[in-house]
Amino acid sequence: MATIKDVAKKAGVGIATVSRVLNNQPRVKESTRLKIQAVINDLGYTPNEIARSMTKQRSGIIGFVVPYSHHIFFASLIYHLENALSQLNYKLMVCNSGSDAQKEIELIGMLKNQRVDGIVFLTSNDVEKLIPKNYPVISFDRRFKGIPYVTTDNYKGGQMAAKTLIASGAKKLLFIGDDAQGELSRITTEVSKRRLGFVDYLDQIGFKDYKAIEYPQGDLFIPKNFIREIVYRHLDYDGIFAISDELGYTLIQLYQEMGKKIPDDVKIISFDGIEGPFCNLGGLTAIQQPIEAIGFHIAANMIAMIEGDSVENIILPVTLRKGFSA
Amino acid sequence: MATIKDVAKKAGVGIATVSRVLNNQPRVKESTRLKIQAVINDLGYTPNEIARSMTKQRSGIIGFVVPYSHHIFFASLIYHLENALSQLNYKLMVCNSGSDAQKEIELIGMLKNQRVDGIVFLTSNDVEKLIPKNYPVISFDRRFKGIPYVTTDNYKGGQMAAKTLIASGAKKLLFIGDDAQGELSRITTEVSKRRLGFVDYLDQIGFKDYKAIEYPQGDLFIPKNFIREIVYRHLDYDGIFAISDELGYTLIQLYQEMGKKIPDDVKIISFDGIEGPFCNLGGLTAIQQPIEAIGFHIAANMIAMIEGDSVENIILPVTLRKGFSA
DNA sequence: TTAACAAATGGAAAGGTTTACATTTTAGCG
DNA sequence: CGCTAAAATGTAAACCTTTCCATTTGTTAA
Repeated sequence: MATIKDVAKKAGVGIATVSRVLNNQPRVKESTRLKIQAVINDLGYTPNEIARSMTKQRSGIIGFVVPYSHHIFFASLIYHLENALSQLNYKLMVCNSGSDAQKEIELIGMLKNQRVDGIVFLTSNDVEKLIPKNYPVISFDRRFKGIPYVTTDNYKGGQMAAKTLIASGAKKLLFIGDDAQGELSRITTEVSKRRLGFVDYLDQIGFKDYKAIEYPQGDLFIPKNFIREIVYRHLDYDGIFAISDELGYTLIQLYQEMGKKIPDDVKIISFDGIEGPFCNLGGLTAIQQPIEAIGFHIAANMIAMIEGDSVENIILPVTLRKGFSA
Repeated sequence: MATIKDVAKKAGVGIATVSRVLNNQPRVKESTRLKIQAVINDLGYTPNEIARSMTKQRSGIIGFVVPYSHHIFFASLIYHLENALSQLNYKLMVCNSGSDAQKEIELIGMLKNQRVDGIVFLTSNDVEKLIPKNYPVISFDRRFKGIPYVTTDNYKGGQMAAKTLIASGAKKLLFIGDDAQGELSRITTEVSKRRLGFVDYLDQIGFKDYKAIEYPQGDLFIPKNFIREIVYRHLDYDGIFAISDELGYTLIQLYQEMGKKIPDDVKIISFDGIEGPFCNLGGLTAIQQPIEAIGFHIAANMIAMIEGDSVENIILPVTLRKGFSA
């Protein structure tokens, strides 16, 4: 491929002048500019971004470590993050950790070697030790000390879920969520606040007849038989708060299999409220996370950090998406 | 950050020797190796992949241009592709085109500038002109002249769909798919072969009572009102072949709203058969694409091309996933 | 002991940019 | 017309590796 040297030689100018033209800098005579541009077109020259990264000490790439990129929530987040970054001329490198601690560590190392300008992560490990001081990093869904985060108001969402179920007439409430394991169990994750908000709200208003149960979380996928078991054991409950859309849809299916009518017999509300191709098919009632906004704010804060600005943590509001199920 | 020079200086050796240690090359005395490794740990040195890319003329990155990365099929494909690439020490850069012709062109240009080692695309434009000769490129779901592709046997899938609906007792068959527009309408895309296979099979066996209709395809999302309209106009049809899982689920929902029983009143079969968190909730009967294998073969062929080997086009088999709906 | 050869190591160029600084050209003005 | 300042342009270093080639060190056998 043609290099800037080839262009300079063919145009009969120095490489600095070509560089100025490429970067739209002033201090180039109009006639020279035109001549150089002509040669550029002629040669089909395009600048080598790797060499640019080399001198600029910037790659223009943001790394994103995620457990499973095809999990519908993450897929949606990745899409919106990529869109937001793309508009700011940044690129996204997506990495799947499979929730594997070792892989997470390797990925962070790989991204550092790759000299990505920043890393967004969503990890089950304490990765903060791996991050050099002052490296632009944003955490989502979990708060590390000293690392800026962007998240949603999971606690408030839990409260809203309780309120909504009661308003729609449920008398006996059940929270079903996944159980944090391993290192995660030591700390309060954002996701676990969904349960806290739910429970706290009910306690506050003196609502006694509720229960919160958790199923073992291996990966992000729903262990359907486990859920079925839970459902059968709680047939008298008529208001269910599912920790995610996936679980919500699974529940709907299970209850329908049993001939229960939703929302007449059982009211169901879930968390995430993802829109898009698949996910609003059932029109589930849900506490909705503003995914597009999350992506936007992660991108904006990340760029700000790269530019050396200090950033605030962001907690985005959730909203109630009214569907048929509660 | 520390550089190889810092390591060399501190270890009292030349940079070439450090480089040999880094790359596990022979010709280094064991004692020197140990000394250098100690300094590397000491300094927390990690090699700069950008500089490596510079000399190696290889970035180790594969670009993937996709219409919408959160479309469930693509999300799944991205996941498996990333996994496959990751095992081969390659990284993935995902780019959304939003099916926008202009954006597609820009993205291909961007990826070329980024000097990605190869590009996978799934585009609605004739992008082959943009690709330099001998640039490693793989097309998915569409066959360009001179560009290797990896795809599934959509035609066969269409035939299987017809066969399956008939076997399950349907008497009046309907294909519903999206209508290729713009540049795409000129050519035969892989997806459009689903209809061809369906229709050809029915013609071959002399089955007369069928119809194939298409709805306008703006983006990848389902225009639900349009589909509802179609359903109301074809209430006498009892066997539906939906071009995608999304459409399949939408149909199930619409029929259920109308009180029709599936599969007693209407049999439905869809294409894709995606597994995972969301997508097998309904247990839809579907012609299933082997997404993991697709990801694997794209990765394998891509690497082969990068290494200079010639590759064969690949058409992967589809299978019938038996669900409740047909 | 030393020649001959193998092993270990270092120096320097190359990869393609950007940019600080130096130099040349141009323009304006007396 | 010549001087000065401004504009335009060019040179070379720097970014961090890898790798070719040259050099040094070590080993073995005569």
